[in-house]
Amino acid sequence: MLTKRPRGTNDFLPEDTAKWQYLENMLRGICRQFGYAELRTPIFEETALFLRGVGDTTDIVQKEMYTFEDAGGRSLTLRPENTASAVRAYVENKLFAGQQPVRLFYMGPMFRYERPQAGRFRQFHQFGVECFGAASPAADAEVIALAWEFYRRLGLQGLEMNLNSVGCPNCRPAYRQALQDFLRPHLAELCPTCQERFEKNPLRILDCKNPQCQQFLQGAPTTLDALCDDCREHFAAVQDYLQAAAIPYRLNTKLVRGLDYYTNTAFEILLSDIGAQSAVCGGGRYNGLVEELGGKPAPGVGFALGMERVFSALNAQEIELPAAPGIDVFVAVLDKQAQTQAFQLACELRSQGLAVGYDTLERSLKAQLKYADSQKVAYVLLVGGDELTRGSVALRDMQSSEQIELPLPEVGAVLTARLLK
RNA sequence: GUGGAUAUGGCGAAGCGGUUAACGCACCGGAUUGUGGCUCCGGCACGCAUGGGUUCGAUCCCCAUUAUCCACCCCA
Repeated sequence: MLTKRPRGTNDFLPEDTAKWQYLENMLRGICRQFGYAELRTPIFEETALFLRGVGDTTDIVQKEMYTFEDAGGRSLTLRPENTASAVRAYVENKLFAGQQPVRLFYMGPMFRYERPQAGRFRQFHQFGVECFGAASPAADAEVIALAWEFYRRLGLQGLEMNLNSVGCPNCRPAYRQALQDFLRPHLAELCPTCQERFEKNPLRILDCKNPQCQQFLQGAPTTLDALCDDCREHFAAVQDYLQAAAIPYRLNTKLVRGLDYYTNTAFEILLSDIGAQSAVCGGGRYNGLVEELGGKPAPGVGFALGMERVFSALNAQEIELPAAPGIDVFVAVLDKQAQTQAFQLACELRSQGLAVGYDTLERSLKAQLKYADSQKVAYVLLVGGDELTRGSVALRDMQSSEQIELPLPEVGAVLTARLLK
């Protein structure tokens, strides 16, 4: 069907885009305050980047990627997330050679082939930040604080910050072993996916939703129990920072980012009232990722949040965003002979900085005024008739219905002065 | 990939196996040939997602397809 958009995609119409721009501007402002600058990467990348950067055991790679071959025979993939691209850009553009840390943010469309439902689309939009080159817990706290500040400004209620630490290559092997040992007696009783995870990625079993699996996890060792001294210290410091910033959180030992290059801090912000897809933000530290993607080892930490889910949340909590400003003045044409001069006046006023409406349908004066009224315009200029032969136009105040005659050369100045009030 | 629900004009929403498919909103035009918001009048469905079938006859019954919504999986 030619008039049907692809499944799982959305058209954002003017009334929507006004709200998007408002949020985007808010995010840009926060980023500026935190010292984060925008990074723009391609919408598609070499498929191999995501295989490595996202991880080939993830659902994203296994079943959700939009992969295609271009005319040159390259395998490309529409980005399912932006962290891998950011790391690639950091390495490729040698940002590691400059001043560290490198603080970046991005926003834009991501693509995942999934069945759409509330809060989930095939093309969706993420805002995210990545901080490269800083291993300190202050960097973890900084990105978390940035995300939190956004939700705070929006006035959203009931957000739940979940926090965990998944350790590092020093302490994780022992934990992994301990978890496997703990679960091994029940291996046959775990759900099929968890049985697969058992060898490849046992940490992922922790956040399995299957009640059966959860039952066998009762009393299982946690990553927090197994942290090495460095990781323990790091995690304690992150929490100190969060407390200092008055950011509430709860420890969730089941929260994992299952891949090897994720280290230390993992966090997720949940909101229950936006449907089953309740995660509005997720992130963490990935000290192994830069190296995994072929760069010199460098620490990194970041998060991504889903814009559509933010809108769902605003909607659920009936939080209204300010409407986009309309036009300042509407230029109405009284008679055909005045059309050209009216058009000229509209253009002149625009060049003076005013937002000017003008009828391009050659409708009756009545219809023009009706339209101006529907647009909630404060002033209408009536061009034509006797006034125009005298070199002036009528300025109508739509609120009070008062009308005055103004010489053409004075129109801009008078309007500007009135609109400033 | 699996399951459930739904599918009538721009939007919301009635409707019945059988003459012209309610109504509301929006939109367009008009109501002393230069003026809006209220009121009044008028206009506005290639015909009820698409394709089959049942029937003398279907928008209303059946099947398939597609789409949308929701849920599972998973994630933003």
